[in-house]
Amino acid sequence: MTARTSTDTAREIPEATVARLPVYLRALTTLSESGTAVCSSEDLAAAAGVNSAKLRKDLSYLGSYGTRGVGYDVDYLRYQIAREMGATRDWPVVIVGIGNLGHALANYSGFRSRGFRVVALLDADGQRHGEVVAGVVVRPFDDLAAIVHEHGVAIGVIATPAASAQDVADRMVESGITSILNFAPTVLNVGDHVAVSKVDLSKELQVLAYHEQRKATAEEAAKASAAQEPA
Amino acid sequence: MTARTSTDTAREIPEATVARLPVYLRALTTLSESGTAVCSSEDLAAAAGVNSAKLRKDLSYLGSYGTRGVGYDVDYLRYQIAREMGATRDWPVVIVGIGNLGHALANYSGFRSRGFRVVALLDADGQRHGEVVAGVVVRPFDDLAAIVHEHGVAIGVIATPAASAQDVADRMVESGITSILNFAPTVLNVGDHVAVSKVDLSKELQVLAYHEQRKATAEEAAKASAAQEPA
DNA sequence: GCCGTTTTGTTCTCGCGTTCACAAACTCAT
DNA sequence: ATGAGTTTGTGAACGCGAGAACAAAACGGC
Ligand SMILES: NC(=O)c1ccc[n+]([C@@H]2O[C@H](COP(=O)([O-])OP(=O)(O)OC[C@H]3O[C@@H](n4cnc5c(N)ncnc54)[C@H](O)[C@@H]3O)[C@@H](O)[C@H]2O)c1
Ligand SMILES: NC(=O)c1ccc[n+]([C@@H]2O[C@H](COP(=O)([O-])OP(=O)(O)OC[C@H]3O[C@@H](n4cnc5c(N)ncnc54)[C@H](O)[C@@H]3O)[C@@H](O)[C@H]2O)c1
Repeated sequence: MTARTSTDTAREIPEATVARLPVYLRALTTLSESGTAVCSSEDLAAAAGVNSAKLRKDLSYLGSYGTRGVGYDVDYLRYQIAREMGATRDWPVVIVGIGNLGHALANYSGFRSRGFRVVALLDADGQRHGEVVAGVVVRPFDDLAAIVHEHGVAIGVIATPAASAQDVADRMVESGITSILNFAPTVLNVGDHVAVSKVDLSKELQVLAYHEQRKATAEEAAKASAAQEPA
Repeated sequence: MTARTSTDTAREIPEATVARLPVYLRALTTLSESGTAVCSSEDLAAAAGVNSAKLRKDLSYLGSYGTRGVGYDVDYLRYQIAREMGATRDWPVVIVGIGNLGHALANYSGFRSRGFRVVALLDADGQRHGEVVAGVVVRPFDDLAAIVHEHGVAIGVIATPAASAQDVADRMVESGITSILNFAPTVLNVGDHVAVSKVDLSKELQVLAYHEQRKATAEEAAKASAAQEPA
């Protein structure tokens, strides 16, 4: 017998699909807020900016939550995706490095509304201690272990300069954090059991610049060859 | 005759490779600063956090800049990658939406050091006009077209709420911007000739939360099955 | 000048992800 | 009830990227 358990989270969902589920979630929320009760895969795909076949295949990994000939019940599907993603529960988060970026992150309401609760803001700089950002007080970095233990924090955010990032990551892992979102432009070395997600803003700009440059040189090449062989 | 032009930028570089070149660039800079003159693909791959075979293949798309039996000249390779990426020239950039995130971006020195020059900060809110952030004054959003024209801006950054993002993008495209970095959690509809890169911070956290959730349920399942069949 | 050593550049294979295309399943009108 | 019209869920084909493996090239010692 190969019957699934009641919670039914055993299936392997491809990584590429997991990365898109938050986008679908957001699109469904928008649709729901605009009063749409049911939508087709075509509609949702358009809202999420993907191919409808891809959307249907992605959703099929979660289960069969649509109705053929009709479409998907927006709220029902939204709940199913949220449950699968772990978005139905609250995730305590600590942010380390309350500089420019740390302030912005602490003030960002979008985290809260998606189930992430900032339980602590930590900084190594004593000057910053005691400052209140978005209702949370900045505390010494050394309080990390105690806070992680107290709140059962699994997710940590690093917004320190690159030079400190590896140290901070080590301390986070020591304290029991198993998922890290890293904004510092450094490769972090951590154990296999720790998940690291890196966001590199400069990288994104550099990729855009590359394509701009390519466009420019391509145009130039076209012009040159047009000038050379207008035979 | 299929001889290449002198600038030799005609080759198609895979998108996955382009996304890694900035990482190599950063790793090379770090190596150079630490006084390393020559490095092997193994060394550089370790610094960049990738497989050495992948690194060599990536570099091979740019040309043959290494020496067999020796390795790569750090500064030479760095220059070659920088040239290919368009990082040797200056890219004027405008940031629209000077709220929490916009402030952090404007203050970020990492953009400047990688060849991106913030030529203007724009906001629709009159209250913010005149404020000086990182030496640049915040101006009305309506100045966009004039600024783009004056400085030849190709790249725009959107840091407004999601509700305004599409409008801002439309105005950017109208003004002549052809590459957009979007921080608002919305899908932007733009013409094919415009490149859009989206950074979605909540998404990253949600993916981490998913894996945390999976780890938790997997452990539970293992415990349950261990309890059921300790035969 | 030749041989062993090192390390690059490239070829080959495999697996994942995307997309097409269609059968199955559902609704609605008659 | 039945058939026409929709829309989902999925099997199959395809293309791209990752990684292993190796041949070609450079260096150094003798
Ligand atoms: N500001 C941006 O928009 C932006 C954009 C892209 C990337 N980043 C990256 O994000 C990181 C932070 O950028 P920022 O502009 O906020 O820098 P910042 O200098 O304003 O802030 C860094 C903060 O980290 C604290 N810190 C330093 N070492 C620490 C340690 N060991 N433990 C705890 N706290 C420590 C500092 O006291 C400071 O408050 C950097 O790595 C930067 O490259 C920032
Ligand atoms: N703050 C963060 O750390 C963070 C994290 C992730 C995503 N984001 C996203 O980044 C965006 C900005 O976030 P924020 O926290 O800085 O918001 P914010 O409200 O602090 O700032 C938004 C700014 O945009 C301006 N604005 C609004 N409409 C505009 C328009 N049509 N033209 C020009 N300017 C306009 C507002 O006046 C305001 O100054 C949001 O979409 C948010 O979802 C922010």
